[in-house]
Amino acid sequence: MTLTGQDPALLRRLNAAAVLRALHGSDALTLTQLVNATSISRATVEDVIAGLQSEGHAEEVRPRAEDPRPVGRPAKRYRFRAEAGHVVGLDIGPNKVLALTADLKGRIVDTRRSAVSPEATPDDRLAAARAVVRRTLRAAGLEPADVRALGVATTGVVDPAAGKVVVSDRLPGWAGLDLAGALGGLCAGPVLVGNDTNLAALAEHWRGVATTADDVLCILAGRSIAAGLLIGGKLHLGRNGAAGEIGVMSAFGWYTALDRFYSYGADEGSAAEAAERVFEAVRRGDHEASAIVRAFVRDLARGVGAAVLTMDPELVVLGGGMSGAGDLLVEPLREELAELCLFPVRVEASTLGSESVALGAVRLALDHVERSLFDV
Amino acid sequence: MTLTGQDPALLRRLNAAAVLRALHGSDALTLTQLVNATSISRATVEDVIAGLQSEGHAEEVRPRAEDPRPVGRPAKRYRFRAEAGHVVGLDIGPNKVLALTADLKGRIVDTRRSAVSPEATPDDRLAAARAVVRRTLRAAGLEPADVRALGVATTGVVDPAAGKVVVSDRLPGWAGLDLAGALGGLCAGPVLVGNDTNLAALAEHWRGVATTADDVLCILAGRSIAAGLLIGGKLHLGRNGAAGEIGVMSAFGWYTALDRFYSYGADEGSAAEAAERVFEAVRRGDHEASAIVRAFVRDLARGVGAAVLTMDPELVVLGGGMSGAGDLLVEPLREELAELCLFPVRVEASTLGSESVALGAVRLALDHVERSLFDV
DNA sequence: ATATTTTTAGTAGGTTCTCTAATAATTGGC
DNA sequence: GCCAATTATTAGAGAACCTACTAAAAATAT
Repeated sequence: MTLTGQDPALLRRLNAAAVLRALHGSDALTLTQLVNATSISRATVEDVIAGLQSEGHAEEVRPRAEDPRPVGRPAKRYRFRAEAGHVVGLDIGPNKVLALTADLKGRIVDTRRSAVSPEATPDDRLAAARAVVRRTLRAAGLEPADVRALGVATTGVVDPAAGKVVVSDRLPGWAGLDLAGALGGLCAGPVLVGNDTNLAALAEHWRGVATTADDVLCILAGRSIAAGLLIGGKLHLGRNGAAGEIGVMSAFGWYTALDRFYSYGADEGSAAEAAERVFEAVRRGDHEASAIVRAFVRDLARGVGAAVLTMDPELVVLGGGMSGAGDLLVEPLREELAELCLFPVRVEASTLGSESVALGAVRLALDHVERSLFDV
Repeated sequence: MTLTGQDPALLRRLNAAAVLRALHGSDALTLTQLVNATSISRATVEDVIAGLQSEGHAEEVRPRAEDPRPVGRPAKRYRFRAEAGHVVGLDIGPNKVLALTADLKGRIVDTRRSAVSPEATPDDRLAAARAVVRRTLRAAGLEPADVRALGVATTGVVDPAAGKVVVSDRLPGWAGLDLAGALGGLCAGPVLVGNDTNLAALAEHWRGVATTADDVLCILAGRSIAAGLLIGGKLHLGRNGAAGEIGVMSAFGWYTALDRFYSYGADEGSAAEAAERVFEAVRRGDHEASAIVRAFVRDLARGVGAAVLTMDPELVVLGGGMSGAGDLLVEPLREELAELCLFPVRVEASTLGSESVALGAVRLALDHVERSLFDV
């Protein structure tokens, strides 16, 4: 029944959450600043703060001597104790395993990376993942008990409720894997599993180019092409967790779109490498390379256009291996989409780089922790 | 700052809303039933009910003599006063104007319809709309002041915040029209404008085949083809209010897909009529007609498939003029989609008929009213 | 050095709302 | 006519909020 005020203590929980949110959103605040920010009375804020202090969520900070002191009795200042807990974001990719440790304010305190062969067995890959998590905790000086949640990103379709991989065509033997179970003992908090494309979208909304947009289509173009959807600022997963898997649609020929890049120069290396060779050539003014890019963008736009028409997003973010090309892809894509759709749509290239997926995993973990801190 | 309990009275508002919700969701409830439903203490529920009664939102009902009486002191029964307010849902279509009047429980108390020529000027169409609203109010015995909100559905892209029509290729001179302004004086409450396809989706979720699903793609196939999206049970409009306008994509050839029906028999009448002739023939076992339907469904599935891959809905509802065909379209569409997409998706034909859009407009109006009744 | 001004800290009192617990009322069945 | 069951009604205690007041601490003016 949604929310029923059965208990006057509900007010206190509500107010404590509001005060904590205000503290969380800022560096350090005086009591009067908190009163203004929350529009709760001073007496109550005072009381709430005392409770938050004893719980370890807030802390009084002494004003530094170098700060300019205003007239009047000096105000006590309080800050959110971001070090009261940590989260780990883990990206299990085909070629690497990457773990980020962050405090409750989302500050990344450690980054660990470890190379994995694309042909590695699930057991080997999981072992590498576990090792990199243990190493980042050690480096950050943390115990497993300090970690409130572990966010995990992986390719393929996942079931977040079960913490399992449902479909995976990239990693051998990965489908059906119980990721949450396999990584369960590493940290005290729950293991939250997400799809890499979706989590990249989350990262873009958090610290990428999509901070101001709430309806975002986030394309991850690499070897395969998929999209993560943010609707109302929140991830939209879909019935099967397969929302945004537009690359599947053979009618668009996306699977072959990338092959165009191989037609330029040497037919070797990863798709990203082949693509980078072509972009390099375009920057040199090579006409053949330009034609290849144009043709690729036209293919891309047909699929992205269908998704754009479906959800009419505020912003399309181009991420993954292709995002390095920047305006070389963004500009023509924007034009093609304007042709296909009713309204022009903003298109931007991601600037987060190779850590975007792991960053999204951190955000996933933080979302969980913040819900418990700030809700009800 | 979301919700801060600045005042013990917040609890009362919260509890009053919870009690009213419980009352709204049922026919009549005793105090003890309310206590169980809301898990609020009896003393409080009693107090809350007294308040609701004096506001006119709740009413005590005497138990009817024919009801079997249990042992013990007879319980007082209360009910939601649905007649405390009404809403009107208005569908302004190319050929007709349809108005439904409903009470606060969504019970339709009157239906008025009026034919309009597809070539009518905006002024004529608006005059017909106003007339039909006035007539339904008179028939329901209501004053404009009794109407808490007026929901309006129309073709084309609309801006709900401004209450204006942005794009309309069906109704001459309709684009740019300030609908909310033009219909402002008719009722006391606000005028809420929505796209017909979207509102049909809302209706399906309310009283159609989509009551159990929260992520729904609702196709409205008539002369043009568009879809309404429900995400998390709520309408997704998109940045420009154009979400679901997949019919625009010329690559799919949807604009011509309907022409197939004209190729069978006489080349006359509306698309819906031509289609009905073909379906009739299919039911008689005509092979040529079956082939036409199959080809049509294949075109349809390409476009719907793109939308399904994008949002991965729980259910696809086939509505509009084509929904009468029922399984003749649904069954093959389901099969085609299963081929194109990663996961099979539920497909159902709408059963709401020609009033679905107006019903959605009622729902839009009720959503507004219920927010004010049940929230905070 | 002292008084003034400014700003914040801390305290007290009253109100609202909640819950629990005990008592009173009303009905059907024996 | 009494008993059991169920609900209505009343009373009292606790938690949390707000406003208003007094006390304290620092910078600044005299």
